[in-house]
Amino acid sequence: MSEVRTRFAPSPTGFIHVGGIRTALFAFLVARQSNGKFILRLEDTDQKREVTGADQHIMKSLHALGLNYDEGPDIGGPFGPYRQSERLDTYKKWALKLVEAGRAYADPYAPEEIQAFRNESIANKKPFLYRNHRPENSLVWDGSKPLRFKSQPQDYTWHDAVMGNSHAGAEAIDDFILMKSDGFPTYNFAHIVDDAEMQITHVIRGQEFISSMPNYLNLYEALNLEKPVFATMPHILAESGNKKLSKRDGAKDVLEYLRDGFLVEALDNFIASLGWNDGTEQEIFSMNELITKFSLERVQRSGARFDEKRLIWMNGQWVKQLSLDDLFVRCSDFWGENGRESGPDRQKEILKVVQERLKTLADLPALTEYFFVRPTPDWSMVDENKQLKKLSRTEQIELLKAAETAFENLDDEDFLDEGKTQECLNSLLERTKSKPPILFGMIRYALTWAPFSPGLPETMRLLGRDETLVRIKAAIS
RNA sequence: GGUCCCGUCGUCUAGUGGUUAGGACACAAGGUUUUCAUCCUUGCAACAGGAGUUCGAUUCUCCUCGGGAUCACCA
Repeated sequence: MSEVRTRFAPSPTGFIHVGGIRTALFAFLVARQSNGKFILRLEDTDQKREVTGADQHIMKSLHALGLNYDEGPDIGGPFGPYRQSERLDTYKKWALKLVEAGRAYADPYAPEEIQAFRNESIANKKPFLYRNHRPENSLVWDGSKPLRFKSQPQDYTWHDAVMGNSHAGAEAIDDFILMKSDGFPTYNFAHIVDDAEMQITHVIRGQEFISSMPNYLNLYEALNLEKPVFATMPHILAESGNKKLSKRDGAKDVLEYLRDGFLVEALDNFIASLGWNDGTEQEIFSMNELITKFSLERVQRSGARFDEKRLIWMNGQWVKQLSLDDLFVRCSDFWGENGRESGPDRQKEILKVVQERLKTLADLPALTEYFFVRPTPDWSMVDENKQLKKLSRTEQIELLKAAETAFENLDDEDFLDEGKTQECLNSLLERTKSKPPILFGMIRYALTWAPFSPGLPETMRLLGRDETLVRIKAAIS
């Protein structure tokens, strides 16, 4: 058995969204799990649609998600070049083979003429097939006209690693264009030639190509090429509606999720879980687990909806698993403007107490800025709290005054001892005859004015005696 | 319209010719952490519909319905 070789073959027409990344991820997993090779090939045969810089962006995205390829446009490899626009001679060579074998011919019609044929078919409610209009005497193909495949229509049954067995009738087969009049090949032709030349063993791609399979099979045979394993991925659906996820419908650049504070691990885990599971109840998979456990056969046949809430949950799971040092490194770009300035020791100290509360790294400023800068009181938070809203403002202030008195009896040293502050809070609870959610909730707001924060003793230790008292006083006045 | 694909809780999904149809997210209610978040427990909630095969269908077959993809000198 030869080495497994899979490829990801995007066209550089923009960024990659999660749908594209999932295809790449699965191809990557298939290669890695059998020590094979994962290849990046850029399908830039449509000059009109090409977007400058998109190739770099694609490569950056793959690396950012840990999907490092073994061969590609920037790193080369034994079967290069890996950019289709640089392989025109290859396509021409294969095209001429087909011409010589009588399996390709120049298309003599102008686009308008073909459109007229098509309109006629539509008017007669018949499917349009170019092959019904094959010219009788063929021109010599000089490259100025499109080159068409001379198909041999027949029924096909084929196996797809994900979809199982599929079947299509001869009417699905037509004389499609191999070479465009601009000298570039079409996707339909180029990908088959390249996959063969690059010795690709598994073609893993999106559902949009499935209806062309009969044509591809017909071409494989005309070219006398061995067929690879085919695997068709179902679509990922947008958050709302039933449309497939697309850039038009607001699909995000995958790099944007990284910028939004999602971890690579969580993103890969989540994307893999969209349409795949290992049959157990495991939800969290590391990349290594994905590599060993993934199988095309267990990929779902139906589309999966992108649910960001689930991604957020998964990210929180991953954040909690990180070591403090690792978390610290990953947070470097996410500190708020005051947190950024403080030193690594202080940052780590604070990270330690907020780690389990972080859902995404982007939550970091909201969760930590109050440690670095005095927050502005926002009484609406108190008024919206279901426990505290029952008290009058005067009663709320009374609680803070009691806390102020109690804290003043502690010294700087006591504040560093969470046991001491805890004790102080306990006796305060008795003295005020207040319930914990009320009293501690009130103090928490006065100290942080944040939606969530660590435990009071921890917060007070990090803030110190003076700052704690200043904030209580500020809330009272 | 032709061709092809798909159809289990709101969402991601497990599963089987006989199950109380399981898990996770979300949501709700309790509990722990004397607050919030985390965590734990519980609850809510699904086999698209109709025939057929069968002692028995969510599972197998057919039809219907629903959703999707594709019908380019785009990929």
